[in-house]
Parts: sequence; C-alpha cells; structure tokens
Amino acid sequence: MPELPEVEVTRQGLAPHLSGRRISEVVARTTALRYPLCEDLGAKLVGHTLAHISRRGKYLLFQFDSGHLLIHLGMSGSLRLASSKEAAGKHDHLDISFGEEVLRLHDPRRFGAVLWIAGDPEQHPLLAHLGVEPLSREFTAARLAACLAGKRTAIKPAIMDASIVVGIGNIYASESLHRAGIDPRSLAGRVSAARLGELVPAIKTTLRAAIRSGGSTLRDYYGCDGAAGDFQFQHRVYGRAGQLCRTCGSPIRMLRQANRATYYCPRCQR
DNA sequence: ATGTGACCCTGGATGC
DNA sequence: TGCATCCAGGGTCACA
Repeated sequence: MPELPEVEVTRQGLAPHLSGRRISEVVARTTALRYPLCEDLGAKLVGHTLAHISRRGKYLLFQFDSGHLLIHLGMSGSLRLASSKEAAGKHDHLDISFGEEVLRLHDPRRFGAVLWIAGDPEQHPLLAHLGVEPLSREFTAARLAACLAGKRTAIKPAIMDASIVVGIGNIYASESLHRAGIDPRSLAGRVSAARLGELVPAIKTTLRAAIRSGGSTLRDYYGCDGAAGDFQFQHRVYGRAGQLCRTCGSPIRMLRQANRATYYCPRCQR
C-alpha cells in the first residue's frame, strides 16, 4: 500500500499533533508483525518526549532522547490519531498514547514493522543500504544512470529497487514511466541519458503531485485523520487496463514484471 | 553476481 | 449461499 507519498502524508499529518508531546501509555495487542514486536516497548517509550518525526524511504522514524522508533506500514498499514475514548478495532495492533491522543497502528495483513533502534538509525541494517531519496537534490539523471549502468533488468523493477532509489512502489513506478514516455520493459542499462533526464523529473513531479493529493487510497490506506487520499483519481495508467490513455486515447495495457502488475500505454511509452 | 518467483498475511472480488 | 481461486501500495529469502 503505502509508497513514499502516503508515508510522507502520514508524517506531515502526525508531526504537528505529536512533536514535543510525552508518551503516557503503550498498548500492544499483537507481537506478530513482520518482525516480532519488542516486548518492553512500553518501558522504552513511556515518559519520553517525541522530538520529531522523519522519513527515510517508506520508513517513518520517531525520534526520542533515548532512541528511535522505526515504523514501516507494509502493504496494508496505516497510522491514525484517535481519541483515547475510541475502542480499538480489529487489526489495531498498537496504541501509543500521548495523553488523550492516541497514535494507532492498523494493519490487516501485518506486513508492517515496528522496531526500536537504540543507536544511530542510519547504521541500522534496514536503513544502511538504502538508495537516494527521490525528492532530494541528490537524485539526478547522472546518479540514476550510474546506478543503472549495465543492469539487464527492466527499467520498471529497477526504479522500484530501494537500494537504487527509495520510496517508489508499484503505483508510482508505472505512473512515472508513463509521464516520462518510457516503455516499462526497456532494459534499465540501455535507457539513454536523455530519457533518464525525463524520468528523474517525472518521478519527482509524480510523487509531489501525489503528496499534494493526500496519496492514493486503493483499499487500506487512510491518512492520520482517517481521510482517504485523492491521487487514485489522477492515475494515468495504474489500475486502468482497458481504459483509454488520457494523453493519446489508446487502451491502457497490463503486463506482469517480477510478479507485479505493470500498467502502460503502448503508444505513449516506447 | 543478478534477477526472478515464492512467501509472509488477511480480506475483497470474481467465478463456478 | 457457499466454496475455491486469484489478487493486492512491500520486502526478504531461496534458488536459477
């Protein structure tokens, strides 16, 4: 579910409510997430003040004086702010209370992760080998070209590879390639510098537009206020197989790459 | 060394 | 209505 835009919308929504607030209670209802939830999370968090919330790729990092809480939303996770009076529902696995306000993790498929990091988060195995942030100045066509040189995989799975560039999942990979006019089956190492020069700004534009629209809500994703995103209504190709390309009128096609659905316009993307 | 597929899990949609 | 099958925003692992 959540790709970079949804995670960033969540971060932006939570930060003003929770930054500088002190944790009063932690309730874990399951430990069976992607990684077993650490047992003494309450002892680590209660009484500590949240300094701020940052994001690295699709990971959220909650910074405390004593360490960092790392949260990944997996395929179906969402974080919302609830009142302490609201009863937890099915799949509400974790509550972190800041007085009356409760940060509640909901994740039906439990592919998400909650980890405590005592040391430097950048050195953590899950974060240490991540690629460049796509919305940073460091994400340039030259840098992408260097990463893709010699790669014999297709361009679409290549830009979803978090060791190259983070945050681009299945929706925004298809969307960005359509915006750039690149066939998703093109060999990554063979895409010309000129085309990468189109692709990099296409990725940035796509992600920024999605963030502005509150992300894409297909099924499970909701922002921290419970509101759905709007970007799914602006999808150019994702989920639109058989419908007409908004640019040229050709029917959108679907194919499978690395076991994931890819959507593209055969006329606009060559 | 790379790249692809199975798998983790639940639930919604679809088809018989 | 019920059951079986397939599919889904991610990431890791075992294999070719």
